[in-house]
Amino acid sequence: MTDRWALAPAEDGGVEVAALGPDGLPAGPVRWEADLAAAVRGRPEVARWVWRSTAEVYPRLLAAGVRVERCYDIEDAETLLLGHAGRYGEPRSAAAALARLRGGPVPPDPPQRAAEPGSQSPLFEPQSVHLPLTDLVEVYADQQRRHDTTAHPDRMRLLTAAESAGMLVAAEMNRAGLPWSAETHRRVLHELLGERYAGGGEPRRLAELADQVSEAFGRRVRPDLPADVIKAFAQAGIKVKSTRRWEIESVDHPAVKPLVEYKKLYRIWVAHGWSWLQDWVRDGRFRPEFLAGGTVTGRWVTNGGGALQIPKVIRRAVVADPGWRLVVADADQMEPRVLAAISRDPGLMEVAGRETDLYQAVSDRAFSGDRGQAKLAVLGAVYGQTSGDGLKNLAALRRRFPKAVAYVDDAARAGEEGRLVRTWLGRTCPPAAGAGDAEEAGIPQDDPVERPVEDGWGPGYASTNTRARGRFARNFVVQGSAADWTLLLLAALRQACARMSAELVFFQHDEVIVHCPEEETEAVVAAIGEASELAGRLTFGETPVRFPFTTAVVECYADAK
DNA sequence: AGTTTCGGCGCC
DNA sequence: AAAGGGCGCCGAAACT
Repeated sequence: MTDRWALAPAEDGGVEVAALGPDGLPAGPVRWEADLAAAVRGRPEVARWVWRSTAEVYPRLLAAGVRVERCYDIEDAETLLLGHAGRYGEPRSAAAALARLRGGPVPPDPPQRAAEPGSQSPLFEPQSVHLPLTDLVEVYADQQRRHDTTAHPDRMRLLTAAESAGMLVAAEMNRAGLPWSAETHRRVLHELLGERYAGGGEPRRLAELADQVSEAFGRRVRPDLPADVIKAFAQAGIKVKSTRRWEIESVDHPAVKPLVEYKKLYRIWVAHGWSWLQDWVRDGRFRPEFLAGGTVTGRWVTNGGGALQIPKVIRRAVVADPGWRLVVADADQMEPRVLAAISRDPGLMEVAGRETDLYQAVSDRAFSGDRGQAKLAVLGAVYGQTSGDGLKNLAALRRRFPKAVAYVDDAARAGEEGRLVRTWLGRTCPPAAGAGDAEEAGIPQDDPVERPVEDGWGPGYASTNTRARGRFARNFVVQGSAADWTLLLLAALRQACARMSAELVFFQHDEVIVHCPEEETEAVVAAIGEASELAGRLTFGETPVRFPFTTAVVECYADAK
């Protein structure tokens, strides 16, 4: 057996490697070699590298020009397996897993570092959690057995493999960076904000708008200070609770227009302005750090530069290299299609089995052709909307697609009752009570005192936070299963790109960008379709549900929509 | 002075 | 009466 090998960087700068047998333990001697990259490059026959942490190892390999086909990230798998067992808050390092296995004291996880501009930070400090290879594979072999004890072992194995693949994608995207024209960015900033003044103060346009706000109030008001703005409105006889745009816009006062404009531009200035450009763009690329599986739902996060929140106007600066193109691919109505696949609702599967607009088809069946109402209803069901037209629309949706609505209702009830909720592949939502990580991860906790409530769901005893947990769980099964599917999609697309010059440069929940030579765009578009088909089949098994993409071949990201 | 939380808003 | 999920980022405010 030479298909699986384990690898462990040694403290002396070398690396330990060993072929693994069927039981996950070394099938032969553990060898020490001086050069990590050479050890991997010299073994092209290895189908999967087993290592502690992709973030520790793979950037070093990529820096040496070495790519791997597949890997297995032990600490990521530990996180998923602990979660599946309902032990969400326990330390997830390989050292902790080994200690649990051997019954020793379990070390806490090392703290994570915040991202700094221009530097890439591994998830764990590598040196503080080093394990020799023989210890590491002991954890690995145990994890293989633990997969078998899960509700769906095949799915769980697919999940850990898929997320490891996601980590390879993330590391490669971090290395590639997103093509970025600093010159275009500066031009956009100048058009929106006007000239910069010496000393780093507000640019001209913001200063003008601040003056207009002050003039409207009849005194000096700083529009970037909510407390100041609220006070100024109060003095004008208008009570506002906050300075949120939707609240301010309902007020009739001459300060509103310049204030709203100020806030919009201020946001661009502080979050994506000249200092952002200075911090995050080097050599024509924006280099955030993508982190696969950074959230409990499995969605990715980024560290640095707000890469998942690039404002539409700033996307003008994302420009392909000369002779190259951006293939921008957006999954159409991903969440309702995923709901169809996981709930097996016959009506919704039928609708999601076509590649045409899903919301239109839903509205034809349940909302007399009103697409907007249909979309609100579907999203309301997924997000747990409880007010306004949501309840009325939800009733119509429930009549026509009962299994789909029941699926998210069941998840919500499980969440409220503190039971575990899982995605299709087995990623598990932290329970509300007892898990130290749950609160830290943003899961609403129990209120000290539960109080009775009456609402559209009938009378009952449920705290605000209990309800919030229900909504969280409701959304979790859909958003998380969608994340399961996108991992398989990315893995397939990555392999296709590797057969060309194409590079994956951006991923945002349901949207990918591939940067490739002009002559490869057709092949990339085809590869996206094939990857989607494969991901759907691998993730959900035999299902009529289709996952179509809208693709655009452009030189500039802003032209994609 | 340094660190954490808040308010607001960007994206999906 | 209010009642939508997930994130990151910034400066200011609030804390130690």
